[in-house]
Amino acid sequence: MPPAAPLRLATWNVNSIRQREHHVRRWLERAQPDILFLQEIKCEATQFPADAFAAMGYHAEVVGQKTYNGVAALCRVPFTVTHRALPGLADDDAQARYIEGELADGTVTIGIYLPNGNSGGEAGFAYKLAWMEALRARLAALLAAGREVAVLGDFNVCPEDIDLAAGALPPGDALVRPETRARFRALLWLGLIDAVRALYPTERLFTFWDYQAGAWPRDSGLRIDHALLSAGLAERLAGVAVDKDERAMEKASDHVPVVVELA
DNA sequence: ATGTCGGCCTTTGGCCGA
Repeated sequence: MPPAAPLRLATWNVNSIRQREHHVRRWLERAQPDILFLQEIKCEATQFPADAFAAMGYHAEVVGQKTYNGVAALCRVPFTVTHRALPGLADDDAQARYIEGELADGTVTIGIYLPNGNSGGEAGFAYKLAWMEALRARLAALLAAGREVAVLGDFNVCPEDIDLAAGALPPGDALVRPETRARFRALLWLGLIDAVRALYPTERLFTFWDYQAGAWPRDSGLRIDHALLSAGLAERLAGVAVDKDERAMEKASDHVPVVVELA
């Protein structure tokens, strides 16, 4: 087989695309990803500023929803959407949290906005866990079929204690509960590689700083935005970036972009 | 516990979710 073409994949929870359009445009110019997955676009597809991105050479695939959630993919390489909801949830997911597609070489590329799990009491937390189990089943099926898979997005999981600043979350928060972390590990046990941790095994790298309580100036952050790669893609992993500078911008999102570079 | 955001309706302030 000829060597695969280089590929740069990224994820960014923008906390409203209508508030962050200019941030995203500026960042695309600078970072030049092939695909950028967005989360919390907080609008329906008709309100998504697709034309502004098309003018830059990025095609938009949008899974929109009014008010909350919403995901999208901005692509400058062919990306054929195959799923607009996570297969296998007990009921079809009414929330816009999932987009799956294929690249020209058959690589499966998925963008997710995993439920936070802190609202709605125990039912809200149960929804998070069910979502994680359905994701595990979906990825297991793809891997069993021999597919190479990249999953990027806001996982709303701090995998280990190193992934949050002391006191950044109350004990028992859904992002660090043992049940949550166990289900994240279950994704890794499928053979998926946490790309950031693979290249920076011991560094404190945060991707989110709350707007509240001076979290950013105090560097009281979390690592909750992740890129998981199947083994064949991990073999090509040439670099990762967590673009912390974006958090210092005027009217910044509370999350920053995470980028993986495949050779 | 929360000093902040964003979106929406109950609409010029309050609510939810994060």
